[in-house]
Amino acid sequence: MFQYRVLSAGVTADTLSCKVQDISAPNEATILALLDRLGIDLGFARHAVIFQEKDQAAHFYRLVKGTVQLSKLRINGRRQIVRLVLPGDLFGFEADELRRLTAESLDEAVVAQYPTEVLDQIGNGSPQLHRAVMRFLRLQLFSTQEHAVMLGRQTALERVAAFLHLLAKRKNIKNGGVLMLPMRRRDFADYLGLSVETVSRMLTKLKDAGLIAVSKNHGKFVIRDIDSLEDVMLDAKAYGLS
Amino acid sequence: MFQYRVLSAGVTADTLSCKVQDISAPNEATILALLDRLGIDLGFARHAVIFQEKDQAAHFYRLVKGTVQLSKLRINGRRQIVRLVLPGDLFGFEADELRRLTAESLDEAVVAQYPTEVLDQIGNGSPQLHRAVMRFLRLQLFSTQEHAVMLGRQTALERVAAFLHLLAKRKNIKNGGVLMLPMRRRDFADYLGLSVETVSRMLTKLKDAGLIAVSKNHGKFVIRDIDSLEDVMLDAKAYGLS
DNA sequence: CGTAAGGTTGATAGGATTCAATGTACGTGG
DNA sequence: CCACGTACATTGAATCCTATCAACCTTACG
Repeated sequence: MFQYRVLSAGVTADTLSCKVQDISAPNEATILALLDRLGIDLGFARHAVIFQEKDQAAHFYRLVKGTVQLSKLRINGRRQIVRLVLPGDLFGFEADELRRLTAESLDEAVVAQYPTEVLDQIGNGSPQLHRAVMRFLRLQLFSTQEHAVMLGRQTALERVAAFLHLLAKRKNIKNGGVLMLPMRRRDFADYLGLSVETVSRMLTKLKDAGLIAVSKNHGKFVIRDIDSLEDVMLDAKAYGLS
Repeated sequence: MFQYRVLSAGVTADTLSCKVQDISAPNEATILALLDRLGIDLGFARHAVIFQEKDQAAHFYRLVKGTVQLSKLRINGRRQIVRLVLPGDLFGFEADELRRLTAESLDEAVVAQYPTEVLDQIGNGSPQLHRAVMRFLRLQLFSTQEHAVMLGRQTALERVAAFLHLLAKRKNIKNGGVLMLPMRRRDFADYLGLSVETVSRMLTKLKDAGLIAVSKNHGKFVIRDIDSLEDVMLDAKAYGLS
């Protein structure tokens, strides 16, 4: 459908190794070294489905460029996004045989695809690689737990602040910097467990308080005061906003 | 404090291998075979702290008997339980060097303790073990994601129903069977992201609808209609309860 | 039997959703 | 190039759900 092959010329060892620098955690160079040889690069247009719940899971992926979200759809139509995948992240090997999540691109994305067997090969290979993958899974688990705490115990304003804070930190954005976020309000809301309207209201609240600026042009936020953003995220009431 | 050593006589290979049967997923016999030789059994009284946030993480654990909860405490005092550990489950190796969670026993619990180095040894050993641990982590990740969906997108009644349903399934309880749950309402609430009062109200709602019976004796629930419990969990409104 | 800890129930308030209307950017075709 | 339509965002008003506060009840236990 939207899927197309990328000329492998565009994305190769060079591009990858430069990407490796600005990645938060998961990617040990050791994994990449192995993966570089085995992957196929795929390109996806905006809002394309990379895989879906119930699909057979024969591959896992590494995001090379763009943004991808992993979500779950409930029978009554409600959706929860459980993870935001940023460049350099691995994704798509959380399932057994069948996918339990849906992966969609938020913008134009390039994704490296690997057969799941590679994971087993990693195990057979050096224990270093083994430890790297385990570490990645543990970090993944930890951040999902943090997400759960947010969904269970934070107010709407705290969630929005926490989300912006998280991304600003991960992308290493300082005060005055611009946070590019290709998500629509719908995705925003589904990640935070809120309605679009509430997200909108909380964003204007943060804007009015001078902590962020929202660009007319969708998907751009200016981080004005990241420390206050953190204060709000920890306890909106104590900060004086609610 | 509450912690005391258990005479290893009480809990040995026999007890373990019989436990292995009724466990959902994590425990491949292969892991256990290795672990049996390396662990130390510890006993904990009710509501004892096994480890705490910020503690140094030198060990991981397998629950032999009892129930353990893993939680996170926010600065404003709000708590979210992120996982309920049942007999046979591994826990306590999600952290790097410092604990990111607090582990507490809910009832009298026996826990096998292993040095974290064992994990690395597993990697050096057979790839079978390696795959088993990875599988465990992936399943863990999956169930945390499910938990996140619940916290983000389900109503109070749906959460309570889902929780009872989950445990009934895991402990293989049929209609008429008794679900033993040593949790207090406070823990119940903190797992579901609700207040104690709301949990209480939802339980009476389920009781009035005839789906469960709540024993006077704390911590005992009779599952009356597990299928309806599932219906409520999926969509309380559609089922006619709200 | 009396006290303490935990659970239930009621009344009220508050926060988030829902429904509805308006606003704004963007792309298409006249 | 402007008009118009579509998609998405914002704002307002009303409703609903859950939390909070408070009282009362139950169970466990000395």
